[in-house]
Amino acid sequence: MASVKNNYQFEDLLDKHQLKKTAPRLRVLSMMYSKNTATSQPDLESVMNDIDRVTLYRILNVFEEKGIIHKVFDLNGTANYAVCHSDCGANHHHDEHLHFNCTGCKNVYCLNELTLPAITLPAGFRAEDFTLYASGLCPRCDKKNPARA
Amino acid sequence: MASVKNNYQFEDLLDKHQLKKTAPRLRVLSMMYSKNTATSQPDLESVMNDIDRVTLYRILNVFEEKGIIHKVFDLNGTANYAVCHSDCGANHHHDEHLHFNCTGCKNVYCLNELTLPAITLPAGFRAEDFTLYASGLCPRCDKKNPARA
DNA sequence: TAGTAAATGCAACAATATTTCATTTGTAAA
DNA sequence: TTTACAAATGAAATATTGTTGCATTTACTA
Repeated sequence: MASVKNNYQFEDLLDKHQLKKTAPRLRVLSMMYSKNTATSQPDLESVMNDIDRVTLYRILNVFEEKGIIHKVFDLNGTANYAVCHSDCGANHHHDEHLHFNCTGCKNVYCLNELTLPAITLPAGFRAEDFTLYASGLCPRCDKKNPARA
Repeated sequence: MASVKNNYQFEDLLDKHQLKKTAPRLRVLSMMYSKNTATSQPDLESVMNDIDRVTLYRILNVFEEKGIIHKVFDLNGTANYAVCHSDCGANHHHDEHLHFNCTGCKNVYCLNELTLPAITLPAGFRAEDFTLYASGLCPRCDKKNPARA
């Protein structure tokens, strides 16, 4: 999970990427850093309902280009966005961690602390990036689940 | 890769799942079994251009429900469909294999022969399914690539 | 504080996902 | 074989999401 940051740090972050420090961007950053799950654009829209849909779309795009956030698709194929953890740079992400898709609350967790084991590909394939998806129940939903073993 | 099947086997397959043996369904089956990559709906549409878009949509949906095919999202979040390999049943898929997304030809390969190493999740998470995604160049595109190491 | 480039908001458009319903087709029973 | 029914198809229509163009506003630089 990303460390909590204050507003000055968000401004620095925008500065670092040569992005203007605008109110919508700061609000998106503060919202995303306060969560430990990825957020879908529809969700973002309903929380930030006074920010235009297109503005949000463009903010997410530019943040992704700069490597501030990354996009992850959930089981239904809807895009979710989460803050990048480590060494993501412009146009080059290293999301080699586990994305956990809870079938209960539908949240997507980025479990950065988990390192992928080495994978050997069939001959001829040259992989540059790996992402592991898991689905199941998150701790909170698992506790609520009466049928748990 | 799935073994090639003939039309009688496709009819049996539909029978087995209590689906009527209609021409569109048989054509979709025969097309998908003949490929070793996943196919996007737009691609399917252009090949099967006399089958209605909505019909195709519903065929894919019902095949997925029954566990005949499974859906996999490529790097752009577009759904691709591929025949299920092993023990997928109705509403329960076990796609614990590698999905390889070629950044060259954009094809999605289901590398069934590859078994995932065991993954230990953080405490509290209860996973039911794993899917590993890799992106890079497939053998064909890697050969064409002049910049290869 | 004025000038400029970037960012926003709005409108419009494109592509895709989904529902409704009349018609056709496959299948099981008469 | 024919009939009857349920299921599947195709066409139209709607909903949702992704994307672009442009006028206005805003943040930064000199």
